[in-house]
Amino acid sequence: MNPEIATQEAVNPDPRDTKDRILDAAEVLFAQYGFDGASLRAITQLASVNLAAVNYHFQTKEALLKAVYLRRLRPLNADRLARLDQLESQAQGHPIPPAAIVRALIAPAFAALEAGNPAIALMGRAFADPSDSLRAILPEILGEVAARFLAALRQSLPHMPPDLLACRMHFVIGSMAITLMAPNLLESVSHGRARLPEHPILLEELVQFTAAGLAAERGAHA
Amino acid sequence: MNPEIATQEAVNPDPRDTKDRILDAAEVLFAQYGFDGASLRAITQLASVNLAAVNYHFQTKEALLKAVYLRRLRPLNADRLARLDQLESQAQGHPIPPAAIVRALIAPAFAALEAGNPAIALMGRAFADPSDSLRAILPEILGEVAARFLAALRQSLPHMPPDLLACRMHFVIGSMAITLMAPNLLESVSHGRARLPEHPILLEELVQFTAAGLAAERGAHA
DNA sequence: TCCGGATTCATACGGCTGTTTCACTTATAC
DNA sequence: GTATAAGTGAAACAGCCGTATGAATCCGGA
Repeated sequence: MNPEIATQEAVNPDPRDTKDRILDAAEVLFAQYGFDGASLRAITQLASVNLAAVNYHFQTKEALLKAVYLRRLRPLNADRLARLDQLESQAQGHPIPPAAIVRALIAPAFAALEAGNPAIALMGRAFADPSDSLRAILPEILGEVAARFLAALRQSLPHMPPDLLACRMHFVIGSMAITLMAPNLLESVSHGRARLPEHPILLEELVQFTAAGLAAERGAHA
Repeated sequence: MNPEIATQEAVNPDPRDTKDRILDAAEVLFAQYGFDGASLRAITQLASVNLAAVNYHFQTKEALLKAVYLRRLRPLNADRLARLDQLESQAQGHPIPPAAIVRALIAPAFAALEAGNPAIALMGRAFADPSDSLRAILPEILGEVAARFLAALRQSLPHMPPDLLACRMHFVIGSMAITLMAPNLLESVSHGRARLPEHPILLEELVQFTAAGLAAERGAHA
C-alpha cells in the first residue's frame, strides 16, 4: 500500500523507476506536442511502460501533467529564491540593482535550459495554453516567487508606484517566457536573417533590457 | 467550379456566409480551447452549419486554422505598416523616437483586442503552440512586419549594433505577446493582489517599458 | 516456504476524432 | 425550362482517445 517504507533498496527492479520513466517521457512529449497532442499511449511507449501504469501511478492524465511541472519547477524556483536571498543578505539593507534582481529570476531558467531540461519549453506554454488544468497550477508554481521578487523590486526602486512595478514585472516575465520557449522566433520570422546570440550573452541582454525597462522614467501618457 | 465569378449578389442565401460563420466559430473555439481542444463538431455546431461544410470549404482542419489567422492578421499588419509609413513620412529623414515605433507595432493589436477580436489571444498562442502547422505560418504572418520595423529601429538607434537590436526586438514581441494573451497572468500569479491597468494605460506602459529597454546602454557583460 | 500487498500486463470499454461518401437541394446560365 | 454546377445534408468510416478491469507476476517479511 505504501511504497515509500521499503526498508531495502535494489530489491524491486524499478519500484519508482517506472514513475520517473513516465515523467521523463511525458515531459518530452508534452513539450513537443502539447497536452492534448501527446497521447498516453505515445508516452507509455516512449517510457517502455504499460499503458495502465500511468493511471496506476498518477490516476489521471491531468495529474500527470501537474506532476511533470512540479518536479521541475520546485527546484527551479528554489534556486531563484536562494539567489534572491543571497542578494539581500549581501546588500545588508542597501538597495539592490534591478538588474541583479531580474538576473536572479531569469538565470535559473537559462541554466535549466542549458542543462537540456525539456520542461522549460513546457513552462513557457503554461502562459499560453488555454487548458484550465494548466492555468490552475500557475499560482501554485509562481505565486511565492512573484511575491518575493515584487517585494524586492519595490525596495530596489522605492520611488516607483507599486502598481507600475507589478505591471512591468508582467512584461519582464513575458520577455523571459517568449525567449525561453521560442528562442528561434525572430529567426523564423526574419527568414533566417536575424539570429539570437548564444545563451550566456542572450541571458545578459535580456537582463539589461528588462532592467532598463523596469527603471524607466514615466513619460507623459496619451 | 469558381464561386468568385458570381455576376450577381444576394441570390444565394449565404454563399460565403457559411464560410464566414465557420471562421467566426473556429476563431472563438480555437482561442478558448486550442487547436486540438476545439473539435470540428463543436465548431460547426456553434456556427449552425453542417459538419461536412468545413471540409468542403477548407479541405482540412489545419487549413481552417490558417484561414482564421490570416483573416485577422492581414488587416492588423496592414495597420501596423500604415502607422509606420505615416511616422516615416512625418519624420522626413529625422530620427523617429523608439517609443513611436513600438507604439506603431503594439497599438493595432490593442485596438483589435478592445474591438473584441478573439483572434488576438490566438496570435499569442502561435508563439507557444508546438504544432508545426502554426509555426509554419508565423513567417508568413510576421515576416514583412518584422523586417520593416527592424529597419526603422536601426535608423532610430543608429549607434546600436543591428544584432543587438534584433535581439531586443525579440524581447519586445515577447512582452507584447504575453500581455495580449495572458493579461491576467500577474493577477492569477499574485492571488489577485496585483492587477494590470486598463487597456489604454497598459498600452502606454508597455510602450514605455519596451522603448526604454530598446534604447538601454549596454552594461558590462559577465 | 508461503502469504499478501505492490506492481505490471493484456485487453476491452464507450466515446469522440477528422474525414469521406453520396444523395439531395438550391440557384445560376443558356 | 432545363442542364449544370455549387452548396448542403445525414450518415458512416476507420482510428485513436483516456480510463477501467481482472488476472498474472513480482518480491519483501513472517
